Amino acid sequence: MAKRKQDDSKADGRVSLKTLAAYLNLDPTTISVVLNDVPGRSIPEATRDRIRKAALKFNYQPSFLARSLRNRRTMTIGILVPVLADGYHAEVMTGIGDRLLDEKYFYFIAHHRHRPDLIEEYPRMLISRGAEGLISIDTNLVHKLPLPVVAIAGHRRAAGVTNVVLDHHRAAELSLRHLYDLGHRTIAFMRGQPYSSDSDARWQGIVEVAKDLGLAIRPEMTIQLEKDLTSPELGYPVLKQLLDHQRSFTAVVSFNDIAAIGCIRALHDSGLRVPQDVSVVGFDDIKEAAFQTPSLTTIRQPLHHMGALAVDLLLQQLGPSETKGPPEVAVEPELVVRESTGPLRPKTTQATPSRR
Amino acid sequence: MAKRKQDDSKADGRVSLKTLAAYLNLDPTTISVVLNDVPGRSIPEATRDRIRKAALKFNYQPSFLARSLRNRRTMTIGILVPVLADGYHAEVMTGIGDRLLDEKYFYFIAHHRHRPDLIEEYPRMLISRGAEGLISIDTNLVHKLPLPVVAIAGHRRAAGVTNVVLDHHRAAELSLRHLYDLGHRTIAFMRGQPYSSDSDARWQGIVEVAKDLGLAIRPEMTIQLEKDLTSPELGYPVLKQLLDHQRSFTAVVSFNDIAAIGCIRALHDSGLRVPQDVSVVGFDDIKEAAFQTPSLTTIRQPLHHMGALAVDLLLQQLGPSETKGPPEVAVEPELVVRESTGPLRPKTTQATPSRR
DNA sequence: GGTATTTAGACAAACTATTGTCTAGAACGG
DNA sequence: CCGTTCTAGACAATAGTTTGTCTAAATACC
Repeated sequence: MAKRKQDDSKADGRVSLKTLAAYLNLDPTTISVVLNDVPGRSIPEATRDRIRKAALKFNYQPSFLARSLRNRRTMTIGILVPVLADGYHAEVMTGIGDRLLDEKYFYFIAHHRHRPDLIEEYPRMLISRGAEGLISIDTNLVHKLPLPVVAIAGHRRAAGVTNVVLDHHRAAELSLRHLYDLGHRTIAFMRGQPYSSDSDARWQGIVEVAKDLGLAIRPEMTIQLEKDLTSPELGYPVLKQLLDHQRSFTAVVSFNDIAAIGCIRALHDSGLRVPQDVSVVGFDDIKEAAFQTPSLTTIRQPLHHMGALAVDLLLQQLGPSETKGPPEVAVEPELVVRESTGPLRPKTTQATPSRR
Repeated sequence: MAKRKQDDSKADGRVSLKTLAAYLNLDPTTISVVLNDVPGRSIPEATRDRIRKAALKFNYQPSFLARSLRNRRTMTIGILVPVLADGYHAEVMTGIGDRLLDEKYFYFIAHHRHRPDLIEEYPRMLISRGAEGLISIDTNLVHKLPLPVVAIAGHRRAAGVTNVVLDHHRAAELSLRHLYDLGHRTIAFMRGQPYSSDSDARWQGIVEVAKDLGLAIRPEMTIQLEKDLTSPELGYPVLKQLLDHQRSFTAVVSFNDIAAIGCIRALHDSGLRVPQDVSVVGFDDIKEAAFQTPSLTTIRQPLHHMGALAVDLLLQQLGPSETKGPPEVAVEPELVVRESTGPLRPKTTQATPSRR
């Protein structure tokens, strides 16, 4: 008969507009209007003060859910990534996170481990969770999505998707020119896994530049990565296997740093010295690269910057202006010369006296 | 005069219960009831079918926001972490993410970079974003929070906080006993940064076990880390400096793997061989540990497991049962022997012939 | 003093989904 | 045939906020 839940069970802590309204003998509207500084409303300063004091006193926090529901803004974006524990991804995510938190956005992360069903499912879930936009890292989205998407290291051109990519031609130029200038002519190449979205572009760059420099890409000296690993184990066995058949190359262009570390270990275990016998160039410049023995010569990707850039490109499309993003934005690689590359030394004759 | 927005601008894609209701000539209630299989409602199978068909046809997805607002369940938890790009944290986060996504939860990550204002601010923001619980990694929360918290590698006992910690006494036992058995008696120790929440417990374990084994902890051979680095640069200069004054130790117990890598480099640069001259023990067993030259002997923390365990402990408290979590759960470390440790060799006399 | 204008807010609707209560009509029993 | 029970769903309220409209009272103007 009598209404239950009068105000006994109201002790759950949270203060809502209604709570405040009852306390102040005002309408919730008025309070909302004051706290949000809505222009064009005539509320005298005295009342405004009273409201602000009360809000402070009760530590009123508007409900994000209710507000988002009403305003259709969640200040949330979704991030799609293959794995979390990987130097490359983590560095990009740091760039994303830094910028996003600065802009008062929060983000959901979903990692799919290259499982097609999850790549299909997670974007939908992120959207239904209220993500206003998506950033995908090293992930090719399958469907067109009804919201802005920025893809880092994605290469599939799609309507509504902005790709943040490295200038892979330039990257190849930097690494091959470096080896070329050191005198290397017989080079082993490594091609990334088919599912890694950067693999093709990176390979394309190498093919083009090799041609320009007159360097041969020999199938029998080309390694095709297949395994889904984020440890140096990625590069170790494949190079070991290559060394069983081929020893005439004087340099290795690795797909990435983590594989390069494995390569160096493989060379070492096969009795070859880096860089005296074989030079190795990595790719990415992950944190570990500088602290290997020998430290790694590599092509640096501005990973942190790429993350921040992706955020900028995305937020631009979320504002009231409804700007469309460009289909592609390229960032520039940088050659970092360390210890794993050195000048070619005549192999057959050991006559040349050592410089040192 | 006439109502605007009749149904012209309704072309925004999203179908709501209301949309469906209008289409089916039913009340939104009925649809909700059917789609959620609410028991005790009499809706004939024919109608149910009609509803389910329509929902499928229009690809109806209930609004998470509205649902969460009503149900007071957001299926979201917040994660507080110092940095993203760090092997230790990333591995723990993978464990958390794996389990959380399995359980249909999503998570916000906020990284605070040890800034006290952010450590203060982010938990509040996460809560106001609807997080039902928090997991903090290597972060000591300042205030008591009005929701369940699980802290990984946090050590401050607090009401409502469950700590997932390593058994640091056991860890110290494993590493010191290992060195002891190899014959080492003069050991340099490294103590973690004051703000790192594991530092004290880890040190305490070492102090206790050293005493049990009769090993001295000499202040002049103790390094205190201060810098906030996640690269081997953390361990390099400090050990270099120690080597300038002290060379009598035969082993180093590093605070973590990343510093250990720096230590090995410092030893190497000072003309000392690892492990022939000095043995080095790391801590954590991050991915890189196995691929150093020499590979690292270390104390493995079950990082992935700790993340998953934290999720279990948290979700347990979120169910309808309202169980309180235990104040502390300990996990067991494991000794991983690799190449960076070896038996003590007499130093002063080089008489002993090399085994190889 | 009477009308026009401004002030200070209230009120209702909307965002979307869920829960509890209620009713019109059909079916049933005696 | 009349009263009871059951069926199939509608209706209202709720979660917490924001936006648009409206009104009673106060002030201003002539």
